[in-house]
Amino acid sequence: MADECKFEKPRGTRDFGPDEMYRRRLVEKNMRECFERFGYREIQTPTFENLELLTAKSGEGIIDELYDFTDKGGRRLALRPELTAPVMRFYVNEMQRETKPLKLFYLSNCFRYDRPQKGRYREFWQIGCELIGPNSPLAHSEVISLAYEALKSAGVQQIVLRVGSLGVLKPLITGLGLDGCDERAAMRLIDKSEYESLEKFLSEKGVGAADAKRFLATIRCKSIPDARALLSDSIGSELSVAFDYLDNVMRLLDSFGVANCTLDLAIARGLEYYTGLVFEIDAPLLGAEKQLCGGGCYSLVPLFGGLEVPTSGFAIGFDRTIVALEEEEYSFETPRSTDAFIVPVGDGGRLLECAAGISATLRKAGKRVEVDLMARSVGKALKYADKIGVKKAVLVGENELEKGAVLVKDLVSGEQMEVELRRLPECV
RNA sequence: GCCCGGGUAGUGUAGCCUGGUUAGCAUCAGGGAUUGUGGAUCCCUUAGCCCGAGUUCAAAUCUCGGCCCGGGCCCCA
Repeated sequence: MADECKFEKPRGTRDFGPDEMYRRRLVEKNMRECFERFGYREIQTPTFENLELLTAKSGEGIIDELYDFTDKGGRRLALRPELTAPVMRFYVNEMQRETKPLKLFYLSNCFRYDRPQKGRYREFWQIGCELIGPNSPLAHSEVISLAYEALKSAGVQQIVLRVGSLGVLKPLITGLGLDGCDERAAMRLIDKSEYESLEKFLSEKGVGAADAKRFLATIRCKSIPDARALLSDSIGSELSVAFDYLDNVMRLLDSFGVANCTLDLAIARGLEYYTGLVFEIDAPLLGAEKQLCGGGCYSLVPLFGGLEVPTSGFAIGFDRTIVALEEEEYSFETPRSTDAFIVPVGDGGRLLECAAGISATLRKAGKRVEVDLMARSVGKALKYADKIGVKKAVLVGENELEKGAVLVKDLVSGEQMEVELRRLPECV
């Protein structure tokens, strides 16, 4: 290299080479088709939005993790860090009167100013959906089964689905009698499954030992009857309704064919706008960054000035899905190779023009065709064609051209035959 | 933002601890042996110590800072 390259890609971004791009497109295709099987239609929103849209739901604190900037007109903008808020904005702007259910999905890049790790980048892709209108166990269990099936369609084998309910968790926490700030701190510990710290925390905040113990036992229950039994004497109607709802969802999930679904009342999703059902899907193989998907029921539309409407959805980390597939040594199908490799035998006369013309004719016939662009010798050209997996080589030489023909060599069998130019499309 | 490990041709690596030959090997790429016939073999060529400062007669090697990558935290909409 005479000159050293002076530029590197920005931290946390990636270049995708041909092999990797092929794999990503393949996985994209499999997942897109899954969303379409459930009746969802793809949409796209702008890469950047007004900053206030993105801070409206989570406060100014998230600016630290946003790529924000001011444009030449003085507008405060930011690259989107996720897609739920932009999609809801789109809905409020233009789709409120669409027939329901409105089923939308997306696959787009997002940006967060985070410390990069494996499966965690500053530019990353999310595939996900939003369901607008319906509000029922059937609708919500179908959303969860779509998340599960999308990952299965991608080819991921080992995934763990956990379903919880803020309709259950929130009243339970309220029952502890903490103030708002302490509730949030408790939620954080719950979400991280740090039960020892949580127990200590509750004790410090004056929660009675018996109440704390029962709370901890409840959120760790693996079945709804167990949880109900623990709470039997204190279960209010609000909690009871939430449990019934969750129970319905889990039974319907079973009917939708979702295996390995476990109850996890400790899912808090660290997010203010979730309202009821919540769920997460992990790939245990992935270590620290193992969460592939998160979602649930939420409320953003009123915040953006729209008419109240039930909304639910989820987002799958597309890059992590790829990492999971690689960890599982998923065998990606190999790209279809070139049908014909055209070798001008020398460069005399009109050989190059003939080779170009032949390639055009074959491409019009739908063939994948390459012409030797390196002016290789016949021997080198055949060697190269064999290496890249071409099935047929077409040798364009003067001797045959005089008869209006070329030589077609089958690189697998080694057989070679003379073919008239007009019959060539049938022979490759 | 914090802690730990790493960075040598395009790719994978040896060398570093214990400073001192022309930085070795494999693979890939291009060419040739073979100017009209591939898969083998042989030969040739291109190409590297992440960046900067310091210590030293001498730094890939030791020290410090930066950048980037990986593992773990914080966070994770």
